[in-house]
Parts: sequence; structure tokens; C-alpha cells
Amino acid sequence: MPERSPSRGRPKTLDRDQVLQTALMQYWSKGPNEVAIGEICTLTGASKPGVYREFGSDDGLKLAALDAYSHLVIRPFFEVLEHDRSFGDAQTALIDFTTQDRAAIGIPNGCLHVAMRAQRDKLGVMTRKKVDLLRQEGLDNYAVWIEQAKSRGEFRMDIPTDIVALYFDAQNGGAMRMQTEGVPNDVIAKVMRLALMVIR
Amino acid sequence: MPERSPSRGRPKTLDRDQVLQTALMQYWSKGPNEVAIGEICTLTGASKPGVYREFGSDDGLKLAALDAYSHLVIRPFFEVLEHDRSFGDAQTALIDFTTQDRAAIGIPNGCLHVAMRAQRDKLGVMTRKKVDLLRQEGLDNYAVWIEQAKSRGEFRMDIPTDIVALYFDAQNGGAMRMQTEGVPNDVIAKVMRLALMVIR
DNA sequence: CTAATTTCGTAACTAAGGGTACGTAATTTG
DNA sequence: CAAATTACGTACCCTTAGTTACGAAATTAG
Repeated sequence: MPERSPSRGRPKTLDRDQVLQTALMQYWSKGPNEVAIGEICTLTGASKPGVYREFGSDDGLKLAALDAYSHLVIRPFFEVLEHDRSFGDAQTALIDFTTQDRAAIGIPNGCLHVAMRAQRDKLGVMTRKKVDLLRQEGLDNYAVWIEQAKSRGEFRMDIPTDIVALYFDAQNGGAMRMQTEGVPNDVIAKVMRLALMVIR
Repeated sequence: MPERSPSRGRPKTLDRDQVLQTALMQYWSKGPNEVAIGEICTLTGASKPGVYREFGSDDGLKLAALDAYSHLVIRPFFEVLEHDRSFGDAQTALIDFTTQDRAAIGIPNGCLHVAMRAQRDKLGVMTRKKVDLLRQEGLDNYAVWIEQAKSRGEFRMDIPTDIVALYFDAQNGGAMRMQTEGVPNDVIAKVMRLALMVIR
């Protein structure tokens, strides 16, 4: 798949990674439908046909950006849950991960996936499909984590796992929305701690 | 304010209320940025200049629709909390209100205000201002309700009211997003009941 | 009946933004 | 060096959607 470069022909000058990173950051910070392809071209110095040759379409670029985001953020997020710490520790880690100071690390507030879920109908078919996939994977990840906690006796058995998974997903979505709306991270952390009191 | 009709001149034929209701339903069911003014004109038989004369601009029409929505849905929603029932009863009523069968009543799933909050940057200045105002009013309404429950000894005192208000707002937002995403109402109700277990 | 007034709606205008036609430039192979 | 190949980017095209210019129509005051 690495699509290796051919031996002859004019050498490629377009920096795919730079375009992708720029697109990701723009979509993430401004919202996936607030950024025109032409804007990304201006920011990166790339030409529109160059971007289209590389990503195929607007849908393709958004898909690539979302995919990059899933590796950069979503995967690490769920890895927090997997490392065999206690359920309580994992929850603390989850809150820390979510409410860390974004500005200090140089990443935007909010969550690209949550933003895309809210704009689902405006997305192209490929990106939309990926959004749905990531949503389902997220729910599955929560479910595995919860089942594990249940089997360890760290979580009450009387609530169905899929309900709890939806609950966690909702809490995360709420936290991300608050962050986007400008609620301070320490306040968000307090709300999340309240949300997680249900487990006891 | 009623802008009474003048005594002479060609009589008005544009049905303001029909246009407004149509716009509201369209924005509500499809999302505020998925509906063009021309579409509303087609649906109502009104002309574009007619709509512009009546509402001024796209922003004006959306503002009017949101305002209508606030009277139709948001106000009744918070009135559920005010009637002097117990905290527990109010919560049950709140869940019922949120997860009632929308199709049976002929109203769309989801919440126009929540949808607009997610698309805040795409809105005109007037609508955006109203969105922010409604958000703050909502938080205030929750706060009053919670304070009341606290003073009655129906709610734990050890959590700050503003945190709980944000928590309730987040739960409502999550429920509306689930409804939009197609989660069945009975499942949403279960998630909400889980969310409200924090109070005990 | 005429003028003044108010609204109507067709047919534009305009900007934004996704997408591409096409001639040119830069390489490698023979 | 010529041919083949691959990428480049300017200058468009085209659709969508918000917005309005403007002449016609309807109604009342005098």
C-alpha cells in the first residue's frame, strides 16, 4: 500500500504529510465544515489540483484527517483504559487525559470525532462511514473495559454493559462539547468526577 | 410590537406563521445548516423576497425559528422541573419528556438548540447570541431547581450547584444526540436513569 | 379617477467553494 | 537527445445559496 514512488517522471514536491497535518489541525480547531480546501492550500502553499491528486476529493481529505486523528488521539485514549490498572485508576487517567491543558501541548480543544458526529449529514460518504465505524469501535472498547471491571468485581453487575457504554460515550461527548464551548478544564473535570460517581 | 397592518397598500398575502413553522420543522429535523431558504420557499409557496421582507435575512429567520422553538419546547421542558413535585418525581418527568415517542406526536427527534450549539460558528450573529442566551438560561434553570432540592434535603449538599447544572445540561445534550443518532428511546431512558443515579 | 402607498414575485446578481482541463516542467529510459 | 512518464499549477468551470433590483399589482385616501 505504501504507493512507492515511480522511477521516472517529474518528482513529487507536494508534502502530503504537511497538508494532512494542516488539514487535521484546521478541521479540529474550526470544525470540519468551516475549512475550505482552498484555505488549506493557502496555508500549506500547495495547489488545489495537487491536493486533489493526493486525496481525491474533499471527502478523501477529511477521511484522511479523521484517520490520522484516530491514531493520534482516539487510540491513545482507549489505550488508557486497557492497561491493567484498577477501574478507579483508569477513570482518573481518563479524566486527566480528557481535561489536560491542550494549549500547553499545542493541540486544539474539543474532539474532531465528536464534531464530525454532530455534522454527520454534511460529510461525504467515506468520512461518514468512518465516523460511524469509530463510534461503534468506541462503544465496543468501553464495553470490553466495563466487562473486565465487572468480572473483577469492580463494577456493579446490575446495569447492562451496553447502557454503561453509551453512558460513558455520552459523558465524553459532553466533556468535549463543554471544552469547545469554553468551559474551563478544571470545571469539566469536576463534572466528569460527578458523572463517574455512578459506578460506586 | 404587533406591527399592525397599514390601512392602505396592497394587502399582505405571505403567511408568516406558516413560513415560520415550516422553517422550524425543517431546521429541527434536518439541522439548521442543511436547509436553504429557497427550500422553505418551495415548501410554503412563498417567494424569496417575501421571506426576506418578513424576516430580514437567513439569520433573522433562524432566530425567529429558535425563538419559536424555545417557547414550544424549551420552556415546557423547564416547567416540568418547576412544578412543586419531589426531586425524584421531577427527574422521572424529565426523562419521560425527553424520551417520549416523537413520531407519535409528529415532532422531530433531537433538539434544535443542541444542534445549533454544535453548529454555533456557522450561525449568524443574532441567532448565535440567542443560542448563548438560551444555554445560560438553561443552566440557571437547572441551578434554581437544584438549589431548591438541596434546601429540601432531597439532594446532597457536597457538590456545587453549578457543577450539577452543567452535568444535567450534558446529560440532556447526550440524550438528544443519541436520539439524533438513532438510539431507541427506551435505551436512552435507561442511560438517563443511570445518569440520575448520582443524586442518591 | 389619480396619486400615494404597500406588497408581490420574476429574474437576476454575487460570493464561496468543490472540482478539473490543459499546457508546462522535470525526470528517467533507450 | 528524443520519447515516455509523471507531477505541477494557472485559470477556469459549475453549482449552491444568500440576497436584491425592479417593475407590476392591489388597495385606500382625496
